[in-house]
Amino acid sequence: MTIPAVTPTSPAAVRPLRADAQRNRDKLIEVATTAFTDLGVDVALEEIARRADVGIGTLYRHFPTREALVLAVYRKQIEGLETAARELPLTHGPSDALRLWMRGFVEYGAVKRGLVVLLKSMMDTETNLFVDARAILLDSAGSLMTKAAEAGEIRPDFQPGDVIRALGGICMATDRPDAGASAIALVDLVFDGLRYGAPARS
Amino acid sequence: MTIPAVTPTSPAAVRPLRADAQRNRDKLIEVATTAFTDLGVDVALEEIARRADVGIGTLYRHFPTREALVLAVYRKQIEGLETAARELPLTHGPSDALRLWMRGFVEYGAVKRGLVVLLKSMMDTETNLFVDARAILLDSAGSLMTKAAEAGEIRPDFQPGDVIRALGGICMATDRPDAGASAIALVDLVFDGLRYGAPARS
DNA sequence: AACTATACGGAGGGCTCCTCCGGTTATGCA
DNA sequence: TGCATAACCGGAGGAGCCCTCCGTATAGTT
Repeated sequence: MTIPAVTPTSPAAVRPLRADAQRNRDKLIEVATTAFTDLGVDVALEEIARRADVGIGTLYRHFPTREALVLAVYRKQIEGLETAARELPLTHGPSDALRLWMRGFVEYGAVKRGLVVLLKSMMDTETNLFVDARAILLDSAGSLMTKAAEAGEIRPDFQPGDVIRALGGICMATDRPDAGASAIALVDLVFDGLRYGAPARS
Repeated sequence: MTIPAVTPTSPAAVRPLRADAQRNRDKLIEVATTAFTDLGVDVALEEIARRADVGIGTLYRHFPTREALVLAVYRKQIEGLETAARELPLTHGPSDALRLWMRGFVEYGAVKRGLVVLLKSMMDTETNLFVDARAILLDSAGSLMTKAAEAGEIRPDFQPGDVIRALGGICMATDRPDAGASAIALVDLVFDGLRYGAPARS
């Protein structure tokens, strides 16, 4: 009782997960992503397991709680946005790259919203995930905006934070599943503002 | 099939609800109010029925859906705030009246938050309830603020909309059930800002 | 090929949702 | 006051979801 047992996490650090386990895990995240955006974060977890051709037990082993699953999906999407910010400029002009990235941002809105709702009750656990996420998003948006601004394609007096905030707002405001088109329109609106807006004045 | 039956709502307009029915309805709303704030909007409806000493069937007859119940509670609370805005100035000085009213506002935050979550999916039904609610709240806050300002107890350059927004923000930010004290502290903070803030400058 | 740590699947208990209908009560009328 | 009946009550019950537990199957190792 006096000496707490040493956590046995040292030996093999973290064993690399068996092949089938990894496969199932990936499939679950993939299926969950579309399920969350299509059906909302309230989908029955059994439905997700069913769609992934996996037993419910498997789902619960990988993600002991619904939050764990949502969190995993969220992480994946942040990663996706990060790599998109790196790769889009390779195949598109600076402003197109930015526009496409912004659209990608709102596409994961449903998950983000769901998370916010879920986190009303956990609030202080995993909170640094959000700090990290914000930093990543700011960097991503920043690099794209710098490129586009240097090319003279957008105005230079806007901060990444402004864009992120605007996109976040669109995500929050665009709630009904059928409002995807409206979200895209809003993104383009913001983008055009970025592009043609007057340089000075509020 | 061609001629739709006339909706028989005309004769007695809307019969005034039998005595016991009215009683149960009131009790349900009352119990639901505390249950929502104490246990969250996810409480089992059967729990609410139990606490109200009422069969589950009765609950469902009065409120066919969870939203209906939440909505009813919300309405009741808006009404309460409205009458409070009328009556508090009769027994308190202008600024005390305002402060008390502001505290009352955040107390129904839990329900409001729950509503927002629920309404993510209904969004356009009952939407004018919110418009009305906002108008009522603005009026209520406005009348109190005018009084307090005329008495020289608070600065006059603040709009009711600002206060409502601030209070709403406190509601949203104060989520965990144990954070009630912190919410009150925040309200007082806002109030003091209202009271002693410098008149000009951002 | 044999062995074992890992992972899989799904049955099952518990809980909540919501409906449905036989029994009960309040209210209007004689 | 007493009766008829419309209005209301209550809770049993089917269905779905959550989550756990454990016997079975499989990947990786020697």
